[in-house]
This record gives sequence, C-alpha cells and structure tokens, in this order.
Amino acid sequence: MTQALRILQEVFGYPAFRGFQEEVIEHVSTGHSALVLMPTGGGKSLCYQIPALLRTGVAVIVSPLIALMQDQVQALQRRGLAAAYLNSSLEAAEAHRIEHAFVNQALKFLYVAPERLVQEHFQAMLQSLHRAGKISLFAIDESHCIAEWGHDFRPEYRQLDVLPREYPDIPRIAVTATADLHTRCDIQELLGLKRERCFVDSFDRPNLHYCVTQRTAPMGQIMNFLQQHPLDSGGILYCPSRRLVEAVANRLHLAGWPCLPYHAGMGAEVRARVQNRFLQESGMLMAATIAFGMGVDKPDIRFVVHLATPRSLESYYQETGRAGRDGLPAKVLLLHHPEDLWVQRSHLSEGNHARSLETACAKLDAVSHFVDDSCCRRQSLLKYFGEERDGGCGTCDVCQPQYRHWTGPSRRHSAVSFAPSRNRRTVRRKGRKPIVG
DNA sequence: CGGTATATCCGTATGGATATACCGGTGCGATACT
Repeated sequence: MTQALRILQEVFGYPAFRGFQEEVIEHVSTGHSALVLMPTGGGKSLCYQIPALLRTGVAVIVSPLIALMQDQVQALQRRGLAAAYLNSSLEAAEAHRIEHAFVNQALKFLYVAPERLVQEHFQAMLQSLHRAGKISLFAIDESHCIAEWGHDFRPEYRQLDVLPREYPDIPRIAVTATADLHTRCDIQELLGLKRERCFVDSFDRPNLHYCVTQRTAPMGQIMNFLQQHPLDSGGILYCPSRRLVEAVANRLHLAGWPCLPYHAGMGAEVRARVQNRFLQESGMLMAATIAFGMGVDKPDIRFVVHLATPRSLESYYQETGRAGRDGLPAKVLLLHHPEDLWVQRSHLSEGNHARSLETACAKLDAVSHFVDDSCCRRQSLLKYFGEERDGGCGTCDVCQPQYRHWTGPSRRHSAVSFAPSRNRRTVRRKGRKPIVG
C-alpha cells in the first residue's frame, strides 16, 4: 500500500482514490507543479492536502474567501492536522500566534488570501521559510479567480506571479472546477505552469437537466416553475441585481413561498444567518446575486433558476453546478432575454484593459451562441469547455422540447420590472417604490 | 441599443439649449470612526 493511500484511509477516512487524484498526488508529491480541473465534489482539496502531508514543511494555500478558509481549516483540524489561516477575521494576538507557529514550522497548512500573500510582511516570512527549505508547496484554490477577478476586481490575484518568480523550486498546484480554455491559459501563464502537466476531468454533470427559454413574464414563469417543481430540499434563484433580489424575494414571500434574499449589500451578520437557514432548513428558496454560492455545499439543491442571462458560460456552469450535488436529478432553468446581453456589453468598456475587454466580449458571444443555438445544451456547454461529444443528451430542452413547459404558458405581464434600473436615486427621491409589487 | 438628472452656458432675469454622467455584480485588508 502506498503512503498516499494510507493517509487517504487513515487520516481522511476514504476507502479509495477517485479519478486521477492518485496521479496528481504522486505528481505533486514528487515536486512537480500542475493545473487540476475537477468537478465540484471530485476531491480537489486532497490533491494538495495529501502531498502537503507527504512533503517536508508547510503548505501555503491561497484561497479567495475567509469563509472557505474557515471551512477547510476546521475540517483539517478535526482530523488532527496542524492547520490555520491568517486573515482579517483574527484578533491581533491570535494572528501573531499563528505567524509565530508558521515561521517556526509548527504548521502543515496555512491558508491566506492573495492580498495577504503578496504583502511585504508575509513575503518576508515566506522567504525565511524558503531559505530554510520548509515550504512544501503552494496551492491556489479556486484558481479561476486569477482570470475572473484578477483583471479588475481583486488585482492582487495578478501578483501571484510572485510564486514562480521568487520560489521557482516549490511545486505549485492550481485547482478549480471551472475554467474554459482561455482561463486555463491565463492561469498557466501567470503561475508559470505552461510547461507543467494539466489534469482535466470531464465537465459533464449528467444529472442536471437543462432548459433555456425566453423571459416573457418572469414572475409568472417562476411561479409556474415553482408550482410544477416541488421544492424538496431547496432551490436557488439567481438575479442580476440586488434590487431584483429584493423584489423577487418579496413577491414570492407574498405569494406564500419561503424565499430568502441574499446579496452583498445585506451586512455580514444577516448574510450568515440567511445562508445558514438555507443550508440547514429544508424547502427554502434563495433569491440571490452572484454573491451567493462559492463554498456553498448543500448536496440536495433541486434546481437553480437564472432570471437573467449570465455573463459567461463559466459563471453559468459554476452557478448551475450548485444543483444536484447528491447525484440525483436536478433542474437548471435559464430565463434568457437578448437585452441582458447588451446590458452586460455596455458595462464592459469602462476601465477594462483592451485584452480583458476582448476576452469578456468573446465570453459574451459564447453565451449568446449558447442561448440561440439549436444544439443540445449539454453538448454546447461541454464543447465550450473543450469536450467533444456526439449525439444529444436527452435531458435538455433541445433534446426534449417538452422541457419548455417547465415555465408553463406565458402570461402577459409581470409586476416586477426587469428593465435595467435607471437612476435609482431619482426614483427614490420621487417616492416611487423601487420594487413594483 | 436609450432615458433621465445634473451641470454649464449664456449674460444679468429667466429659463432654454447643450453637454455629460450614469445606469450590474463578486472581497480582501487597512483605516477611521463611534
């Protein structure tokens, strides 16, 4: 029995490796770098956690969210492993204690955000550990953030090129569940992985049933969908703006559906409470912006509805991917409207670099093609991620036209306006309700 | 792909013409404050 397998069984409690986990672990443990694409729930974390245990020193894991760091560290600590995170949620004294443990090699795992990693103070600690030969590896979790966020939203992601530059001998492993060819290239370039191995699992989620349909009367369509599809454990409604999250949650609430709103304007405490309710209670609907989702691991979400066209097939894949993690059938519905795409396009030109602008446009074009195409949705989606497959899937609205009845017969008008909000300030000043009910 | 509010201009009281900005969503960490 290999040492990796023993760790898998004795420390993590799994009987056997899945997919190419073992191959990745072997590759990284022997000091090589890699990009790993594996669907959610495929056991990505083990691909760097086991090598970290097999190698000397401490593993530094770059993670995008404090909540993710907390989950992962908690899970490792429960298994008796020396894991910690450094971030702004810690009190000064606690942060000091962890820094001390880190530089004295009393940790096996340290989780940080990219913003922390590139700080001078943190780099100084890393350099001293590096000189002592005590960094086991760098793992970049959710590494698609390099491409998705690095160009405008969280620029420190672009500074992760410090890893191949300053620590070229330390293995780097970038993992993600979602990356199109362009994103992969971007990650590989920044992290110096161009000549390293790339492990790619299939992106197919066979238990997800797809339907794309025109948004004609959104609230009516949603209500029809809800009536036809018992909530069971829970469902997510992705809305394009905070305003619509509130509007949709209110409307559904008034109509007797247990629907919670979630967006980043809500304040940390409320958000945590709402998220916990959704995760723990059964039969809750969540109306949310894209703020909701990363790290949300509820296995039995039975459907994900998009009330507007997303800005890329990557986001769409990621957001719909939150349904049906238990492997049982789940439905994903996209209410598409051509206007959505030009709204997206009009938001682009501001402040983006030419190259990322071009990329963003290409991604929008791919979405546009996906919604208009008369090809099997699954085939179309998989093709976007570089997977060719023959024949229809049998579980999308193209293969099964009756899926279009998910939203029932269309009604004439919706009380919730989906037009982009223009000058909300003015609307408020005039005393008109921002939410039409 | 368009509509609204605000700023500026004119030139000296008032308001009309014209230009411009704005219109989406994600979080980290540091700082300034109660």
